[in-house]
Amino acid sequence: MSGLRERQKADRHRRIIEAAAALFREAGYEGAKIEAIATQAEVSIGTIYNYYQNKGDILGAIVSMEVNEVLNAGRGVVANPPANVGDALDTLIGIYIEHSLHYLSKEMWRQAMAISTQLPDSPFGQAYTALDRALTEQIRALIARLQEIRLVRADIDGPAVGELIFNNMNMMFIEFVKRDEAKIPDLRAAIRRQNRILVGAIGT
Amino acid sequence: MSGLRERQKADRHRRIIEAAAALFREAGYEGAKIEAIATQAEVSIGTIYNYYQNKGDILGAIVSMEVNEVLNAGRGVVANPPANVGDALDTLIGIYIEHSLHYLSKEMWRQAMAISTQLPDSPFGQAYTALDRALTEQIRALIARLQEIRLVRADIDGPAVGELIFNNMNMMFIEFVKRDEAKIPDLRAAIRRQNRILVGAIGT
DNA sequence: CACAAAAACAGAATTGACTCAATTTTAGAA
DNA sequence: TTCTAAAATTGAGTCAATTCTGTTTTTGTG
Repeated sequence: MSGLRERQKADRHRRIIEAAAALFREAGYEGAKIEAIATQAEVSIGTIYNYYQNKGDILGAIVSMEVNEVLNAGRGVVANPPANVGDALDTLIGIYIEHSLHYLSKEMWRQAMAISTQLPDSPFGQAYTALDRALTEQIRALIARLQEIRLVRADIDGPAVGELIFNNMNMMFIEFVKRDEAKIPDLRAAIRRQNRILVGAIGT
Repeated sequence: MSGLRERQKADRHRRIIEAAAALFREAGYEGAKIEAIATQAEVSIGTIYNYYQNKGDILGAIVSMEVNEVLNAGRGVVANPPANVGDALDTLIGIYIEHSLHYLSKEMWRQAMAISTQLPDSPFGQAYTALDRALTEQIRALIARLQEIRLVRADIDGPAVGELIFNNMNMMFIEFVKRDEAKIPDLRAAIRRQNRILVGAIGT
């Protein structure tokens, strides 16, 4: 399964992603022309379209890497959460937010979000929805964990709370990436303030 | 101030919007070519771009009308809310959701949302953000009203609750328009389930 | 009523994402 | 090794949004 063809394919995938990531950062998503990506990756335009259905899917591949890293980092918190509800939520959400601008600029996030709503059935659109769902599930898992250790009341509708927290955080994050001057600490503080209401409602 | 030029301008605006609205509905946003809109509105392509910066702004004008109607309808609920917190929220949110597909198809909503995150500084992007804020303020006004009539505890952080409710609703609405088969009653039920947690936390 | 400046219009030209038919490369059978 | 079919690559061509430049219309003034 590791013939010449397979290796070349993997190599081209990597070269395209690397070229695109560099150009997206330098010139922005719109500014990064497919022709430039092709030249830098040393493939032809047609080859890019053989690997990715459209320009958005290239960005999608980068977003997926970022979010998967975030999900991984979040596992630790779910397994071993801080000993009170507010801190547990803040820690998990903090990981999401602090990680978010590692590989992706705000402009790249804006484009990624836009494409995912514009073309929800494209490969990237579906992948993005799946990532959102995975993040929701992780927050739900945290709530469930907190219920196990009696920090959250057992009679609380955990899945609904988890979704509510994710939706609010996600919307706040969308507004955050829409304003270039918005700062991470302010975003976190605003979300904490909102979550405080829920923490009061669900905590033991 | 009402010379020939002014009248012609207003008339052309109207014709462009009407042509665009019809074509967006018939052919979808992507399917409605600028050339076709120009022909149907009996102006040239150049004139369209004299009136609107880009295709998205035309859609934006239509979205603005829709949301402004919704805001208007919401005022009645805020002035005279049902006598319990859950119903009050459900009624206001119900108005938003039930109205939402009057003039705009899901596909048009998807495009509008996408453009507003993609180009937050374009005329439409800014207008859309302002509309979101107006909706948030209306929900906050409802909470404030409910605090006045003692249905919501006075020590609750009203603005934070309002934003939390709006953000959650908006995110649910985004997911709703992303799936063509999603149904309004299911959307409303899901939001009610989420709000129930908050209602428990803030009600007297 | 003429006329000059300002505003608006028209549509051909440009630009860039994406397609597709022709060509090249690879895998694997004989 | 040689040959053939399948897979992959290529880049010129297509299509539609947007720009640009010359032309026309409107306005206000003498």
